[in-house]
Amino acid sequence: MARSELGAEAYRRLREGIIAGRFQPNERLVEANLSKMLGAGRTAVRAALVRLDQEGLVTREHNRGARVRLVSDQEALQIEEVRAALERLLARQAAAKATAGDIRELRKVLVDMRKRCRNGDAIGYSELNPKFHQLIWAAARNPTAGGLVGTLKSQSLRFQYQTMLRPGRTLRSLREHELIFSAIVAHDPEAADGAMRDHLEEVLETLRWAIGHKGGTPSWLPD
Amino acid sequence: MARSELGAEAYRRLREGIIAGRFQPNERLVEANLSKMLGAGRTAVRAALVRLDQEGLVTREHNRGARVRLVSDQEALQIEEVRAALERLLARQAAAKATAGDIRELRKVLVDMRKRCRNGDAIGYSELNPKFHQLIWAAARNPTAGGLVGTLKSQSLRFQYQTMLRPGRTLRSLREHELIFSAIVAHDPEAADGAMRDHLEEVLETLRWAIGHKGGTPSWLPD
DNA sequence: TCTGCCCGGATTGTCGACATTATTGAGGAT
DNA sequence: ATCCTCAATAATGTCGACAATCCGGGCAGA
Repeated sequence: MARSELGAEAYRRLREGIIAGRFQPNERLVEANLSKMLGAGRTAVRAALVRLDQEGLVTREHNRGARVRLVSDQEALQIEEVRAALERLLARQAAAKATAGDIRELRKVLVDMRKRCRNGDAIGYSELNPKFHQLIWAAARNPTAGGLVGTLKSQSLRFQYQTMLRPGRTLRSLREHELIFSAIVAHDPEAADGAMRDHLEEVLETLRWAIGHKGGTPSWLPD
Repeated sequence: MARSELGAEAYRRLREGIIAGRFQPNERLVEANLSKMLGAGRTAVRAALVRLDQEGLVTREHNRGARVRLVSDQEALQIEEVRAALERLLARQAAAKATAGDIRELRKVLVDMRKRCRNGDAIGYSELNPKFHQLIWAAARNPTAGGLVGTLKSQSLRFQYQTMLRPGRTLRSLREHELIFSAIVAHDPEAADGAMRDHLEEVLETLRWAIGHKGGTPSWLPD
């Protein structure tokens, strides 16, 4: 029966709703409302909120309920810095452990990226971007680091929705991805580390700039 | 009344019990038992278990309850690798942002470490070790990364209890700590990064060796 | 003896109700 | 008009009970 996964279902739906932006940042998440909305008991909703709190997607204050976590600019920068450090590690390990299958998958995504970049399809390109990185995480075979970057990414996903593609940036991004790919193919961990560092340093620099001159919404680049 | 923090209290006590090793790895954590043991209702225990699951201290299977998570050698290695990457980032940021007060605190711990090292008090030295690192985390002013290394450390703490001080290693460890400290004092992020890398690479190498020749309990060095 | 089925105990998943606590707004005193 | 008190309201924290599920032992049949 569906009851066997009611709690997990509530968690998934709530999480998805938050990430998709269906709840405003700092919006109160009243357990009774969510209970009716999700069709699950208050206990299940509560458990979901606890999990999401540990994940950093909501904040809970004692006797004051839960709200959608609002990540400040500073926090967003910290998150990206951590994510960069972890992705460097993952790139390094991917270069060391990647199998022929991993490389084949990566190549497939990369040729798609090339195609869309050539066609000027910046949106399609940025949609392919996470796929590429996820393949690297998979190739690294380090679930610990992989899970962490996953949660970090979900925390900062709200920002990515206001992504702005700077003209010409997408071509450079493609070059950077190709460098990372080359290093992994060559099984050269050091080179993969460096390439990923350069790639993400670009993003970080832009984000730092956007925060410094914080003019309204911090719009930044895709990885 | 104490009831206002009963859930948090249950969580803390349970967590502390697991970290301290009062529960065997892979031991079943029956909610009813813990409920009586901790004097809290089953709901609170449940919430605590959910949090600990997200933290990686226990594993929960649907309809099969919770157990103390057993971290395999491989996972322990992965955890340490991730921790190393994060500590490098924190050392770098600490070097960039450390205040005079931060440095004073660090120096205080370091002179204590020198003293105990000179007296051959290896145990006292290894007790001071976490303090040193925690001060670096504080100086970096990056709660995101700081929290993560905290949870990672708690996951691998079980191993640290079986810590073995290799003779002569403690002196070298002291040297490495002094290098890190120097870099932070000089506000040289690059040097701090490198010093922390060298410091933790030592630990990682030893751990890899211990796992490769896994003779019984993997005993390894303190950071 | 071995295999497969079934049943009973044990444990988790879920729910609604009650106690506790924060918040809000009205009303009165200065 | 401003501030304080305090009661009404809304939401959370907590609990015990019931249903669903899993695990192990016993039993029939080959």
